[in-house]
Amino acid sequence: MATLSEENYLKAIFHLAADDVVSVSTNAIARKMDTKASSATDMIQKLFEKGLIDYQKYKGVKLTEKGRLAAVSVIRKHRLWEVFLVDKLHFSWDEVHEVAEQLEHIKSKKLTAELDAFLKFPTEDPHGDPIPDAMGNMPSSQKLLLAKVKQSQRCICVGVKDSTPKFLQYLDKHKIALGTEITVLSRESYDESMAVKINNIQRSISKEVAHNLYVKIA
Amino acid sequence: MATLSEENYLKAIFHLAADDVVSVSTNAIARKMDTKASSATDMIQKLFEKGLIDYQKYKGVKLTEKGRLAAVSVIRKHRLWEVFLVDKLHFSWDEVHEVAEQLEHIKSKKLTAELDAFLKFPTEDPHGDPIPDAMGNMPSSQKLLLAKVKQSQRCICVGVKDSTPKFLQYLDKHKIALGTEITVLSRESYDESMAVKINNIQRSISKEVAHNLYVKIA
DNA sequence: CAATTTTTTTAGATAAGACTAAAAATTTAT
DNA sequence: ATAAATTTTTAGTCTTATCTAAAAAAATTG
Repeated sequence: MATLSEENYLKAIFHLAADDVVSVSTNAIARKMDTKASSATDMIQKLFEKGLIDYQKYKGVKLTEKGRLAAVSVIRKHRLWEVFLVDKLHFSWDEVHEVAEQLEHIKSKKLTAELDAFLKFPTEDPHGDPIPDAMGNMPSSQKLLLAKVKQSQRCICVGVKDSTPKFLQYLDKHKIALGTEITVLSRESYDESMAVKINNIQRSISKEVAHNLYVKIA
Repeated sequence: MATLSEENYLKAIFHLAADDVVSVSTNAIARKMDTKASSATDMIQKLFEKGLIDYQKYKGVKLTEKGRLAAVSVIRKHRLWEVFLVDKLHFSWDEVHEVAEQLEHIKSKKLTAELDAFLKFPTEDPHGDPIPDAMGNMPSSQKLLLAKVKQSQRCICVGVKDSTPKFLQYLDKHKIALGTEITVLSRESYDESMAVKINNIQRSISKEVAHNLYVKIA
């Protein structure tokens, strides 16, 4: 159905539209795909002709239902493979992305379904992101950024916004993993840092970190 | 390093050269790749420029050591994934090929190594073909075609030459699997069929089947 | 061994996906 | 509200891998 390149564009549009609710600009797509605006326009026209996006010149882009299903299918495979790599093949959570980027394009309904079963139907990937089901339904999580947590609340680390190796390695180094309990002791309005208790040790968390760590209230 | 298309050509050349010992013709490559001779010539020139094959106009093609390693690496991945699909994901041996054709191109040293370990370092794929090691060494098997087995010899089914779904399903239907013991009772020179005993039942095996089934002498 | 057939290569074209440069539309700012 | 800046699109080119048609080399055959 969709080529490798088309699948990557659809995924990019889906992720961009998840933050905004509205339509996605050509420049935003080009930035995300690390390519030129003219190349993005080319692909946009192709996706439009295939009925995968709604598009009007100069007005940006939205996924059609068909396009959304295609994007979510790729995301489902990506996240299932990440679980496989971490749970079965000893990958750490900062190593999985690059390989999952390749594996997500393998086309086989049976493979995806059997992998899902083999992994015992996981609902989240190693970064805490929800895994869409076979029908394309994405479980919504009630996660929020650590930066939004009020003083003296206890919460559990459930995911990351920034999943670059650098940030994931920072978390590993400071013994912050999925499931780690964090208690917010106080918030510093000057630099937006926060004092927290992690593993019974008191530490300070910078604005940058607090804005890239998802938690749920305990 | 090599593109997807280049990898497929290298694999084709490797398999063609395994039957012959000598150089592989342009037409043979084109036939195997289901493409035109002119396309094969184009790719041959590209592979030659990359140092993956030896080539002289009109004289056919041979893999260089570099090319052989690239081909064997793809074959190693293909066969490891086949083991994974059959052993872990409930695929039958006639379903694995198409998916393995995609998985074999995933590029990650760590993935291949960890998959190998996860599968407990298998030495054969589900069709009885040997799995090359990480150094590119292909274990040689002492298998031979059932058609070559002498009267009254006992042998064990260890692989297939034709691994199309049609043939594999034929074998399943007649309860012939890897490990099945076959005793050759007599050979019919008229149509080259043979009378055999399988699972204690006497049957007749056609020339076509006997030429596509590998066994080792018990 | 010369003629015919087959194989292989060359030449030129096409489609996908990307690029640069420039034009057109939109948005921002004065 | 007009000028300037930004965004988006168009036009034309490039690369990879393919194709058809035709030319060239090699192999086969009478």
